[in-house]
Amino acid sequence: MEHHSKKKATIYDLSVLSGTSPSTVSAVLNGTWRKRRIKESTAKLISDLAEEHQYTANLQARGLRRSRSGLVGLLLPVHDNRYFSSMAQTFEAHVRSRGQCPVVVSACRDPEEERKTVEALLAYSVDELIVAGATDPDGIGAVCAGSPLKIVNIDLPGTRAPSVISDNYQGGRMLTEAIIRYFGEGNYPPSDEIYLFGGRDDHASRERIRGFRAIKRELTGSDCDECIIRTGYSPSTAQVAFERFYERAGKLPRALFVNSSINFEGLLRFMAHHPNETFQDLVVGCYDYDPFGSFLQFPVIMIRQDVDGMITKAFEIMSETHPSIRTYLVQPELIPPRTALTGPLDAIRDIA
Amino acid sequence: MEHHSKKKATIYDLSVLSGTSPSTVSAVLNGTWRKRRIKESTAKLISDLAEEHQYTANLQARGLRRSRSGLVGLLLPVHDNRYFSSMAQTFEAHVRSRGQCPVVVSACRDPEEERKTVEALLAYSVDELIVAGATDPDGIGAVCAGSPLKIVNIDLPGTRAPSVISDNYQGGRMLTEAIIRYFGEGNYPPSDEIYLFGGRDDHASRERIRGFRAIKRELTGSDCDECIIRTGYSPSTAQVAFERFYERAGKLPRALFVNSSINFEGLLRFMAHHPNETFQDLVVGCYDYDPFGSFLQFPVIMIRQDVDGMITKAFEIMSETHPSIRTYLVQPELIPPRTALTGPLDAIRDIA
DNA sequence: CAAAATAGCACAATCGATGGTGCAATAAAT
DNA sequence: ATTTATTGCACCATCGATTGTGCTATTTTG
Repeated sequence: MEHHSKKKATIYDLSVLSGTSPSTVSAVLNGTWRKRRIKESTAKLISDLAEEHQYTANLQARGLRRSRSGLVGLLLPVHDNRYFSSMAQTFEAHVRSRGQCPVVVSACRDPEEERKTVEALLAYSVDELIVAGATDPDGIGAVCAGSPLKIVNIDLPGTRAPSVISDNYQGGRMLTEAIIRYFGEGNYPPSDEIYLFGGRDDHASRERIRGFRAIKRELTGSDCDECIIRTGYSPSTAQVAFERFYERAGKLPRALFVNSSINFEGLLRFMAHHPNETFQDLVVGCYDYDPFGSFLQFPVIMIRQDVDGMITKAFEIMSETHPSIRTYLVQPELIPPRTALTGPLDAIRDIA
Repeated sequence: MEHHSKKKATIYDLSVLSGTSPSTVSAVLNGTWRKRRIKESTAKLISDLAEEHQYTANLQARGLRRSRSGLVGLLLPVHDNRYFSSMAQTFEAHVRSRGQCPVVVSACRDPEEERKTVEALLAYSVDELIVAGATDPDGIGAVCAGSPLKIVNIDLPGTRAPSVISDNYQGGRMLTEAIIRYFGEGNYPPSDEIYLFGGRDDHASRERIRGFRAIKRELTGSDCDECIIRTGYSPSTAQVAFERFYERAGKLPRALFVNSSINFEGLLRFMAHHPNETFQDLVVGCYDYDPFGSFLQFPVIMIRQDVDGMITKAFEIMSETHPSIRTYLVQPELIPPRTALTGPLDAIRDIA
């Protein structure tokens, strides 16, 4: 049954083999043959031949003709953390369930790289694109102006495409409140022992910080500018910030809001260089959920953003014909210490 | 300077605008113009026009003509764990540095899905493909027979394409030895307290188990079949296995070799349901490195596979004209407890 | 100054699939 | 037995870029 034609079969090959025209073959193989009134027997003949010769359509040719590709893209800042990798996992499941082909690319949080990458995706006629955590969503939007590409921003909002983001203000409040209350009624640490590390000047960080400050003032009666230490989204800069604080203060703040699991890795690096006692009285909140991060020696409260909810919403929006350009908020979830949640991996059946 | 032509400009548009032929425009814009003896001034004229009209080549058309796409693919089993996500991160950096476009796709450890996905990639004329941890590498190889696609297997070996994998036997030995020695000379746990959980019947697991058994016998003088509990690569099945063991034995084995970070998540789930004392005397080794996993309350020794080394080797092989079909071993690294390593993310410059 | 060489570019076929249009053969209607 | 409808399919332009070939000026050589 297996033919070993060296080259891939085309509709022209099959047209010769079947004694029909290429257009007939094409119609049969892409499912439009009823509309074209092709005889059932002809269709069968052709699709049998196709199977026998292991025909698969050249998707570049199809894409060129149709000026679409069947590809759905996800643009990530980075792969290597659980928030974004679970996003990729969830994204793929959604796209596959719609019978399309997912591709995931990252752009290193570099606005220039982001634009170039989207240009490339555009050049491949990617049909739909989810842009996650882009540094410059509107720059990307500009690149796509006038193209039929459907875009939705996720995680960080833009003004040129619909956006789906976490309610970072609420999340920031929830997490901060949980950290403070963890010390117990009457034992709340003073305002200047409650710090926020990490993040940069993006929408998400700003909102989280706003929530942090608001609830902090409500619960402790005061707030301070010095308690916010932006470090960017990088383990190494966060580590430096922790070291520097430790040198100055001789200890860590008792209540620590870490603005992302990436920054949390900076805390890990700090931990590697300091004895256990350093973390005795510490309560940490991390804005991002990582299952392993949830089980450290000190209590770690985490925020899990509703990745599935956001992706679902994003696809909903993309299926609209004229999506309105607005920002949708999705509620994140507070995760108590020592919690191992199920994730997108659990949807995958595994055989031993 | 910005023109807002609704549709994307093509070489034909530019050919009209410049008063030259499409082939000249094409040559200028893809860099072959010197070879074609195009006047410098003509080239400048055209590339200025191209810039002005924001021309970008239609890569599907180019791909169709050249029967290659400029895409380099990475096929993963799953996104959502640090081993594979760091692989994606490293992969992208490599591909970008070669001026190509990386795409990452996962196939859920499903042989059928793997084959379908590769077929799709093939249909898009992906130029090169790294297949990581495929359940059925040879099935994939079969799909690509007779195609010009260059494939290299990573993580799990196949017989139809060159493979680059970790030295899992050595890794298994190293990790097991480190676990046992962690208890201190003279305090080694008995053979039946040294267990291996996780993995399935794949090459990697087999080799690790072989290493585990060999060194166990060397150090403790004996070995046992019951001490190997395969669970597949899934958190939930691993959790069940731990629970079951715990019910039977009333405790966990003191020395625990966990065969992947995915299975380690099963241990986390177990931990969530059991008090701290349960893990008092425990030493865990995990075959995979996760920075957060390295800082749990009990000692966790990890193996970090040399992802960068493997990817580098893979690209080296792909650049050969006639790569020999053999398997290359890359040495993994033993990571002591409480270690926060730098990773691919550190290569990314970040601005606060 | 004629012949040969070179520069500079245009032409046209091609990659593989799609879809509008049109034409012949058969079936249905009158 | 015509006319009209319908079936079943072939033809051909098209998507946008690439590339082998060839033609005409211009320049160089003898």
